[in-house]
Amino acid sequence: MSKKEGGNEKVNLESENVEVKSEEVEVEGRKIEVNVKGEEGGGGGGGGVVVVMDTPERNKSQIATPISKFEESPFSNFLNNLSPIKPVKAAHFPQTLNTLSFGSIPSVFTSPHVSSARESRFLRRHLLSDPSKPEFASDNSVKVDNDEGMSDAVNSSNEPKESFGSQNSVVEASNECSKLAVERTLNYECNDSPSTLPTGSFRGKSLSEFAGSSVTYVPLVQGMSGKGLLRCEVNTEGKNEIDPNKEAPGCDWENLICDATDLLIFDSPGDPEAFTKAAGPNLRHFGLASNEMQNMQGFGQASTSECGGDGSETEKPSTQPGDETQVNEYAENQNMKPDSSLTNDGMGVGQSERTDNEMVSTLYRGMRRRCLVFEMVGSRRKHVDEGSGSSAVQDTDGNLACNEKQLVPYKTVNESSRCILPGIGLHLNALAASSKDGKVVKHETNASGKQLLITSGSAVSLHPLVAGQESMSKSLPETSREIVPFENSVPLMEDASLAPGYVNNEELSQTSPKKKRRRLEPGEGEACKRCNCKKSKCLKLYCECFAAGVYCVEPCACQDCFNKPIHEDTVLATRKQIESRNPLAFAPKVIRNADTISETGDDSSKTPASARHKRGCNCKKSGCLKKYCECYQGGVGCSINCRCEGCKNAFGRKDGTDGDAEEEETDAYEKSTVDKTSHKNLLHSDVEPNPDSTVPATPLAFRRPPMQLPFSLKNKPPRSSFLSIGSSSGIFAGQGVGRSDFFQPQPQPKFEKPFESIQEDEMPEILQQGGTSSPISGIKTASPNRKRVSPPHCDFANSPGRRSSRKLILQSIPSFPSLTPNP
DNA sequence: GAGTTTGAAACT
DNA sequence: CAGTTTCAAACTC
Repeated sequence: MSKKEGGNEKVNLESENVEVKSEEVEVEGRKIEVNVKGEEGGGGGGGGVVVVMDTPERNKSQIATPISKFEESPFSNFLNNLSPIKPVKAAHFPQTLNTLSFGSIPSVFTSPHVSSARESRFLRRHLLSDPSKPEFASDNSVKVDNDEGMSDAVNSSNEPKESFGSQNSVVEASNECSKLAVERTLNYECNDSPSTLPTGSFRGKSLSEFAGSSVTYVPLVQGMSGKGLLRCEVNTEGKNEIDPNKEAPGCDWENLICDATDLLIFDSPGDPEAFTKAAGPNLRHFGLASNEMQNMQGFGQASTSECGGDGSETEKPSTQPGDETQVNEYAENQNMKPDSSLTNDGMGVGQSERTDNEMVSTLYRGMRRRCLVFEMVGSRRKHVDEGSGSSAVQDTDGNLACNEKQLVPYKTVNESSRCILPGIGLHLNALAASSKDGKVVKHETNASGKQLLITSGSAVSLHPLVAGQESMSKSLPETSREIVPFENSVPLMEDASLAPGYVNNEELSQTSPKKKRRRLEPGEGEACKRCNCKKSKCLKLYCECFAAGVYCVEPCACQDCFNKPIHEDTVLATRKQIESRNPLAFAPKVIRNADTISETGDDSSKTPASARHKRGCNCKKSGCLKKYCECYQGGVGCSINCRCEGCKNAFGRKDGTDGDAEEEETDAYEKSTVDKTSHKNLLHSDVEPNPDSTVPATPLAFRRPPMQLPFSLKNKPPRSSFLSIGSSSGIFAGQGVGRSDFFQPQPQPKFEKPFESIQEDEMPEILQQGGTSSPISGIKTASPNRKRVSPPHCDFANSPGRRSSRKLILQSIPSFPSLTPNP
């Protein structure tokens, strides 16, 4: 790590790539000016920029040489001499790392959105970088390349874009970064169509994306020739991303954000590889860090997956079946990368490309939704840092994902993250679940379940802003929607969040996005909200997607839908109209008392009443015991505002007997469960899970917990457990408000897989309670450990926010370790 | 999967 | 603001 920080930069230059890079480099000034054909520079040690010249194959073998050697190597020295700038980069490295982890944050604060994005970037970087500290060095190199490659990638054909896309944008492009990012997304879409690049090339790109640096590693390690080229490209991309981060301080945060997202994605991928190879043992640390980062950012997912992929490359042989999630991802990644590396070009490429494409599309979609969310983004940067950071990452991830399409494995992760990301705001919701994503997630979730959780969280916050581009909306929407489901119809709002649910949602997602979103994501994809509008054109609040501020996605069965990026103008106009009539129309319907609940940790103890539906319900026949009731759906008790008749809301009756229903439910539940203590735990767990996942940052979670129990226990034991847990984490994040928690129940089923990864912590409780539900089982399968983790929930109750972060960390940690060991 | 129920959203 | 209609989700079978 330190070495990386040192600012070593690796430059992978392909004849073609090099040219471009060289240009880019010049632009930046910092970046390396190296045009070497056939020569590879590896390395990099702590401060020096490493220039990797990839000549096709042979270089790879050379590249394989450890970075440190590289630095020391005469060649590296020569390179260093060539570019005085290098030193700066070296400095950047450290900075980037630091900035990523911390330094950048301040700037982020400057502009809410940006800040969020920045944070996410940071997180991402950390995650990415952390996972493979060695990668940092590589990252640095990557950054350099990226800087150069950035422009190139943008301008260049799709290939570069994909791989580079994410990274490049991050890199330096600084001002251009944002644009690039957008272009990337677009490009990705294009890229999605595999046609543009050969599968192999794609993979290579994807690989490069994975880990920028890692990519370099791969070539070196494996010494692949043909693949090496691709990887080189990838590396360049990765470098770009990294650079951006470093540069971020200098560049506008926004740009940085875009870049960061990309970088993060790439970094993560790269990290793993670099990490595995270079750091080996250290990897875990990074991995942990990366995991955390991912959790924070959501972006991490992509990174993790990528990392996994990298690791796979290094480990190709499937060294680590043990790491379930990562391993699977790796496998996928490997498929992708392998081409570059050696093994299964055909397999990997074909699938990887497809998946990548899907991923990308989903990512884009997420972006779009995010765009919608933008408004919200800023709000919770702070929270995000831990949890939100991940969320932000997710957003970026989404971007990254786009870039990383190639990285199929990432996709799943990314997707999940995306979903989570979407959670950020209403838009986020949209992001959350794209059918595609959901699919991907399913596949990958198993392997990367942990990662997914993390990533999801991270991704949420930032991406929307950065990616935000609507162009991507179509692809994104699907993904985002998956996420949305979590949101369900009723987003919970935090008191803190002011008006628009968007903000709240985003904040929430950011703060605790990881859990919620991820949960959501998984389920979401499938369970996520999908509207079925036939007459409203999805331009009225009848439409859940529209109401959530998200674009309709593929999963939607709506007819004559205008809630699509294509009709953005119409959507916005309609929104304005609706808002003109009711400024809070898009605000979270459920408000949780942030003050009371937020961090008191009372969740379990506090009455659900703490959270209330803004407008109150008007139920007459449902007794507020069905989802018809928005209060119930939102997992909140009825309040004075409600005009309901015969209110039996388990979460709290409007008459003030909030606890009644809950108590009853709890009682029944307790009865069912012999042990009271266990019961409490369950309650806490139930409650906690949601809070953690969904509300870690937001208070809502706390309140919901009580709510959730009812759901899980009485209403929908199986679902409830899942829903509460999964949905809470995922959904909340996505929608921002606590709603997700409650809602989740419904969506949960869908999220099962996703949840598994994400909900681990929460799952346990659920499992205990309703445990039997299929979702749970799925979770178990996904990560048995997670259940174990759940116990912590009790603690979590005290500090929901912490839990979420903790949980994520724990999860993330395990995965990484596995990876490192194998290598 | 089709049909019914329900209550929010939209309209008057 | 109240009443009615429209709408789509939630629910049931």
